[in-house]
Amino acid sequence: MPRKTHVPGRRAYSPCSANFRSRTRLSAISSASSAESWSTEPLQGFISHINSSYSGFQFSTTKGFFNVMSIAGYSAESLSNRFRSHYCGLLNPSFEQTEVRLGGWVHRIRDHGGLIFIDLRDHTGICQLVIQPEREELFGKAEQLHAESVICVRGTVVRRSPATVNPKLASGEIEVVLSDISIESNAQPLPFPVADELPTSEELRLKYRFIDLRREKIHQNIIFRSRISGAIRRYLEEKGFIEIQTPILTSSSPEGARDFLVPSRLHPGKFYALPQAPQQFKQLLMVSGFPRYFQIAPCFRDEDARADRSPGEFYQLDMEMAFIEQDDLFAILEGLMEHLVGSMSQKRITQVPFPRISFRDVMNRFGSDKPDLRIPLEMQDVTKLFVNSGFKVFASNTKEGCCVKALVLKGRGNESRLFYDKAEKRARELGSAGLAYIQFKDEGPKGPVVKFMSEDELSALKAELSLETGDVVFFAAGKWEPTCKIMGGMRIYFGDLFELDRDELSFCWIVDFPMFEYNEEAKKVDFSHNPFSMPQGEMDALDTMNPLDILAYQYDIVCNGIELSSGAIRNHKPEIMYKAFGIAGYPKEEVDKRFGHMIDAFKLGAPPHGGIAPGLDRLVMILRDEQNIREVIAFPMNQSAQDLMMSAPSEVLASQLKELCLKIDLPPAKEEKK
RNA sequence: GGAGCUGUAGCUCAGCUUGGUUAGAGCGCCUGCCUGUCACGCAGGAGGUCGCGGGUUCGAGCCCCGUCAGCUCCGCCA
Repeated sequence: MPRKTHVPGRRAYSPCSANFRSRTRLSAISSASSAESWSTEPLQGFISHINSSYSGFQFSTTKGFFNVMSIAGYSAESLSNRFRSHYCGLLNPSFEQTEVRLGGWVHRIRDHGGLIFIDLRDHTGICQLVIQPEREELFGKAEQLHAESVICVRGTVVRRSPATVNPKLASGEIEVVLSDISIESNAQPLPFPVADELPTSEELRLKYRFIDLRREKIHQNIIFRSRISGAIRRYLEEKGFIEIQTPILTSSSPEGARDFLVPSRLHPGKFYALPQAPQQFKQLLMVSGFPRYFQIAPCFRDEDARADRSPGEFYQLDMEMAFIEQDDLFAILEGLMEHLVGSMSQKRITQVPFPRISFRDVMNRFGSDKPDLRIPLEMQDVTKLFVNSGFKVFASNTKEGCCVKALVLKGRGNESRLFYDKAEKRARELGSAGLAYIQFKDEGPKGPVVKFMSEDELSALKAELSLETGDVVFFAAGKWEPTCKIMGGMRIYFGDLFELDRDELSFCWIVDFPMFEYNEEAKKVDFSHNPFSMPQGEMDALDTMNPLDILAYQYDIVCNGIELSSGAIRNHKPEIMYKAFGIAGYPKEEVDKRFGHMIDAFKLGAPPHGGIAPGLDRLVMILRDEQNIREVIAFPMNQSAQDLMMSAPSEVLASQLKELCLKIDLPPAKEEKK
């Protein structure tokens, strides 16, 4: 494609500082993109109504026009046309006496009889419009307006008298005295208010999501999400990543979560599946020689919802890199997170590089593979103190595979009985048989298990755990992993006693996950995570070690108790793969049958590679302090995976089913109980 | 599949513990008044199958059973 010389658009900067800054930034981006995409074709229809008297630009190309439109979504760029010359929230005294055209939604109306105020809201904020008594012709129009009507107005920016300045509004030093109103859309009374951000039932919010999205908080969340996506793209492209889209219609795989299936018309009786993640595609892209891949990838899993798990679909920042080791990937992710947090939030990361904790350690210390490191509590192992104890409950759990765990709360040894009873109730909810504890009071140790312990054991405990008078220690004993998890649950329960810093982001890497685990039900060794992960020590480890002791290059990234992603350095060597599957009890033939296309690819020239896929929705949730994932998704489904606005899922026409050779065979309706 | 919480006016909620006049409040809506408000103010008005079904009772918004819906959790999430 021949490139023509770039002709810059006409510019007329306002002296207003805020607007000036944003336009300056915009012009740099626009120039760059226009230079890339210049074409000589004029776009007469679209361009003719773009009036450049206030805005900075006049565009003459399709691409230039749309590039800037997309940027205008979050910058202060003001497109000037018959509807609007300025944005409400950006007006300030520097526009005094300027004739402006504004378009937006009626946020509130205050009708004083002889004088009407309208708060007009657009994407940028609110400004106050005034209808003066001498403008009688406007009163009739204004009096019929409801909240949330869309109007376009003309008027003059005037400075408010000092007594009437509204410090709550960014535009509170000015108001716009109207000369004309045009009602584009007079709204009927709404099912719930936009201006008062009152709590509203989730059902209504979802059904009328387009109204809910007008509310400032969620509106800003969606803008923020867009900006995060943009920042991710710019950062990763600069680091040599290539954005590649992978199929949405693909094949079903029996592993993992349930698939969403899509019937095939051309192949009756066969189905596509929506991808649970582009896992295989991204590994194949490495085999294709792309050094670094990324995609903000939709992932579909037919699983039940949670507060941090949207049912059906979610987005991952999917990444994969060739010729890397675990540390290389960690450095890239740490750089990206540092960049995003630093440039887009007020939060700070506790420690960079992020701490790395082995799976064994994190379970022993925090009782979870997704610890909230902000909670200043850590479990301790006291198994060895009770090997010969007279307290059978503990002594019987000192053998191999079992443990006794202690959790100390400093200065909580003199709480009311209720405090300890509630803690025990919580422990039972978590699956514990009970919750032993010892209060170290002025008069000595107290608690239900003290009588089973010798003086020596109590003083050994005191020394081992550095206990002081006024402290309390809780115990759990049993098999290693469940016991750790129960105490981990208690650690979170007691975490409420501490005020956590909401602006702190305590990232960490959990590393050294075991490659295999023993499946008690099937009485065999199983993969504990992704079978495609590379075992640490590679073939040598598989040949010589006890399978249950082999670790994998498998890792999780965790922030404030939320798992953002798993990832792994992949196993790209077919012989190691066959060996690993063999240990898990899969013969070569079966591996070929189930994963043949992957293994074939790895036989045809595969580089070492690895990757990760942080959940974008969860990342945005954390950065925006949201407790529910729906708050960062424009059109989410409800808990039972229905779209209440679009009425999905829905029945389809019989003719559609017939074309797909499908018959509906519902289970019989439940018998009425008598 | 299981458990918990919630369901009363268009919206947000009170009333339910201890069944008993005509089921209330704020916001919104309608009518009228109001020239400096910014959650404007003032006066008046309309608006209810108390989620739905059954039961107990002389009588149920309230008690019991079932059911539906929303949320949260467990299971599930290679």
